[in-house]
Amino acid sequence: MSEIPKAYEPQSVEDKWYDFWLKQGCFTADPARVTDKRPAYSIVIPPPNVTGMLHMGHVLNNTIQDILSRKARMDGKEVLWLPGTDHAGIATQVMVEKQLKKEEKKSRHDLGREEFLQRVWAWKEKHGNIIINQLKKLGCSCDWTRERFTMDPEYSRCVQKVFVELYKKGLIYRGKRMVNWCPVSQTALSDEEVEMKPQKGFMYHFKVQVAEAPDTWLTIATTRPETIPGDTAVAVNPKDPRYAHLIGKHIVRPLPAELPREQKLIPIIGDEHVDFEFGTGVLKVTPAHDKADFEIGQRHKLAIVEVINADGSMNELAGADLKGLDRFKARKVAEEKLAELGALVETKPYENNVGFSQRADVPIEPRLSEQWFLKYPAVPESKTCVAEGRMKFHPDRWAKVYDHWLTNIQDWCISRQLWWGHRIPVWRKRVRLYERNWTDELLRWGWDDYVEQSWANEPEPIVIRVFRCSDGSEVNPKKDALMPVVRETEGEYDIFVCTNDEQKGRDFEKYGFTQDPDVLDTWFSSWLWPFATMGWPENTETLKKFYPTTDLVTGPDIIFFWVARMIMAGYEYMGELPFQNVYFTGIIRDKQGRKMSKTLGNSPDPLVLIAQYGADALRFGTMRSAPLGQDVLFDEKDVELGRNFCNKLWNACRFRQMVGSADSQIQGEIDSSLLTTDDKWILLKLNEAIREITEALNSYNFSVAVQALYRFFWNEYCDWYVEASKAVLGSAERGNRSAEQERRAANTIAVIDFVLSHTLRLFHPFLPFITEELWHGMGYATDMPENQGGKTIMNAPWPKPFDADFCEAYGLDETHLEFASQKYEVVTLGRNLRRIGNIQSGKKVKFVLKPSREIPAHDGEVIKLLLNAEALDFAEDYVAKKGTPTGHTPFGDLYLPLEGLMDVAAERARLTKEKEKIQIEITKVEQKLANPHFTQRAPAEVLRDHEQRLADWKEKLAHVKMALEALGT
RNA sequence: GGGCGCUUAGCUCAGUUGGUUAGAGCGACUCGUUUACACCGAGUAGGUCGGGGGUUCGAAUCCCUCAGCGCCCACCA
Repeated sequence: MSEIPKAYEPQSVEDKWYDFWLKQGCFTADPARVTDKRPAYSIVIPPPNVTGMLHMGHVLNNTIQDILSRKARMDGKEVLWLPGTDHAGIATQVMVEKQLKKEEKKSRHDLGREEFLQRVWAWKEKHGNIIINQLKKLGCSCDWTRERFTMDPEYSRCVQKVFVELYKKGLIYRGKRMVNWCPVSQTALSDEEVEMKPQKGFMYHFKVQVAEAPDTWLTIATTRPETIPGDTAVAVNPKDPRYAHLIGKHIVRPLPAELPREQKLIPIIGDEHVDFEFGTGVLKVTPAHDKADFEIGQRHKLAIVEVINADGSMNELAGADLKGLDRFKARKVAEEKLAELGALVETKPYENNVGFSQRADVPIEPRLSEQWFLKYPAVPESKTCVAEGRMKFHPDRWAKVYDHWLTNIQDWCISRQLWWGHRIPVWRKRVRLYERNWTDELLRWGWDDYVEQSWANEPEPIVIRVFRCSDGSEVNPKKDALMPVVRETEGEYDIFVCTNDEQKGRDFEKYGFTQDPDVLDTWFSSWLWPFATMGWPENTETLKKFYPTTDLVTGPDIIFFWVARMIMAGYEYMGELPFQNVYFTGIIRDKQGRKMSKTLGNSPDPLVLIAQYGADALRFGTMRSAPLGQDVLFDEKDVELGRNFCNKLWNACRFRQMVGSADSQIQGEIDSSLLTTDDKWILLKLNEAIREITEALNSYNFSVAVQALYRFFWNEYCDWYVEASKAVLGSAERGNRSAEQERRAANTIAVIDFVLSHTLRLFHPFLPFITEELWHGMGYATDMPENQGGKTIMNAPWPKPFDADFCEAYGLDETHLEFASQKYEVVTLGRNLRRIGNIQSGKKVKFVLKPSREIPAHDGEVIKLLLNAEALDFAEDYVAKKGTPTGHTPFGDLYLPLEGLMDVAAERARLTKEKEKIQIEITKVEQKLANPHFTQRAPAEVLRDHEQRLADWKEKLAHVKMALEALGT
């Protein structure tokens, strides 16, 4: 490291060390190495979408995981950070469909399922690695040998297995239900994928005639007049005196206009759900297109009339006027139609919450459709683990949010009408059966094998379910029956069989069964992530040693999607919690507090930032501004700060190389007899920093840790210690030092090496690249055993606070902190005097100190150097000329004698201001001490403090008064 | 409609169980190229801790209340 560049150049350094780490297998976790003395530490990455590009959210999230992983390695743990990607059903499919449309003007249906899926796989092969490589650029120390993808064959088998098991338990069922339908993606969504947004729209009031009482008209309020043709009742609250008497009568539905009156009669029903304060107190009921209305419909056995198609357009039942129109267009036309009919009473602007498809950003259409649902397994532990502290949330307020969701949990719609994903392992055949025993029927199909072997013998029975097609009801006598015996005389039935055995699936197809075309919700695979990535259901070594994982780092936006479900799956399948701690990051926003988005263009590309400032700088800047659990207002300035910081670190090491011996050998042991007060001070400060940073990391306060590092290194080490050390190092030209000076210089360098080698280790989790470069460049690696930092700083032990023996050996006790800070106080005062005297920073001047205590020669040298003074004279009986700038310090009075350069008026103003400040403080303390309530009730300690304070203030006041007098008139 | 969080210097935030003169970084301003670093150094200015009330010898800190901002949950047509 003889020719060290003046500024740190990250690019080549980063690639060099990342390659080194990979080649040396530094990130690879070995379960065999886990012992009592070497405990396991594990994290599974929240798998980014294969379609993904690294954004600032990833940077925040993965930097935290990397810090945790690297710190754990330095703590001597066997670390597994397990990476991978998520197939992200909708997002990926939509992306490939778009590309197909753009490049070949084809839809996925033009290609067919097989061909389309091949295209998606091809796309995945080509682009799926992008985000992985980006994570590598950031320095993530993931065990890439274990990289997983949620559609890997082994992973898919886990998903199928879980599905089949839940199916067997009866927790997965098929049902015709109201679901959240996205008309753009044309698939069902789970409740979690729906986002409520306030929408400006209109409230339409229209009137309808009561058929049995032609003079009576009811006014109905609605935001969706286009659904009127689907209305099959009008509901009022039975307790509502205005309308209760009309229950049982009918109204004439105005639309579709062309229908004869008798076909438009719908009943007035009474239902408690109707709020008579709201609107007009009369509710139109559209069971096919509204969740609440559907439930009313169920209660009153109303007909369900669908008027909207899957793509959001109106169908023929909506009437000639609306048919074929988009639902929003239809809304306007329906309004016009009502107006034409004279039914429209008024239209007024109205704002309400509308559910939006998170993915496609269009309003959800509540739609009745057949889907697969999961009733979550009842796992009591998942409810109690957080409340009872077995699993910790950071910050812990998320525990309440989690708990609330769990208590209001709804069944999960897990089927998606997509092609990209895990296909549902269920086959169906529609049959007509007459008085036939099911067993006979199946035997007739030649399924003897299954009947004889599989069905009769655990553990791989195939569950058969039979549903009546007319109403969808299940007709198995017992859910658990493997050999359902159903004797029905006629009707159509759907037989469902569920298996994760591919061979059996193919066999079913031979007998006319077809596999369900739908795929599973992506999250139905993600919720298995912590153990499916570790080889489950085999009881692998990895699983044995690394499950449950230690920490999970994720955004609070997926607490329900992912975290909560993983907890349930963890308990259900592993019988144990999936992770011990969950750290919820904040959301990254721009510096104005807006969410980052592509449309706003306020989302910086992390790779551009890395190219510009370096990965360490990006990590440092991000972590510095990310307090625990709060949103992060990102500002490129922070990355710049990170770069500056790396540069400071670089140059501090460069300084060490320049003052050290030419062969840049690291110095030997510290000789405690030669330690200066500055040496002791910085060692004590280092000790403080070690405590503080370790404590902050243990409590996940990353920004606190970074700020402590910043303060320690920049202020305490560079600004004070390094500058002070020049008094020893620069006392003579190098090579021209006396033997004594040489010994002292060598000892100072030994202290510098001690501090730097500790500092680099404290920085390593945050700044992996530059610390590795300097660790080797400074020669600290050669000093360590191979597996303790000799090979890489990654495995160097994390610094521990000094023990009592160490402190005693080096004479480190708190009194040195005070002495050195008093010395630095003299320096600060001296620098102030320079300003008062209008002395330019560069100019050498003479200072005089009237000492109030003995000041060792070394410390006098340091003060002189830090003041950039020509000389620092000690004079017990110094009498200053009038107008000499002066100030009082614990070391005595400091003077800056000069000739007529001082701005006397300015100095008088300064001193007067200070005097006033002191007097205010004295008054405050005196008043307090004069208050008998205070003196009687305050603890003795506090009382003593106040008395001491008063004495200190009075002394200061005396000195300021003297200084003012010395200024003359 | 419920629940949670936030409000401290121009900006972003610290401030432990109440107890010295409420801190830091950035920004602003002044001075400075003294061979580690101008991606730097030295220094200066800037706050009645959102408003009001209470508890206490003592409140940025605890309690009540009001206001503003943000997030989550909820079937008000």
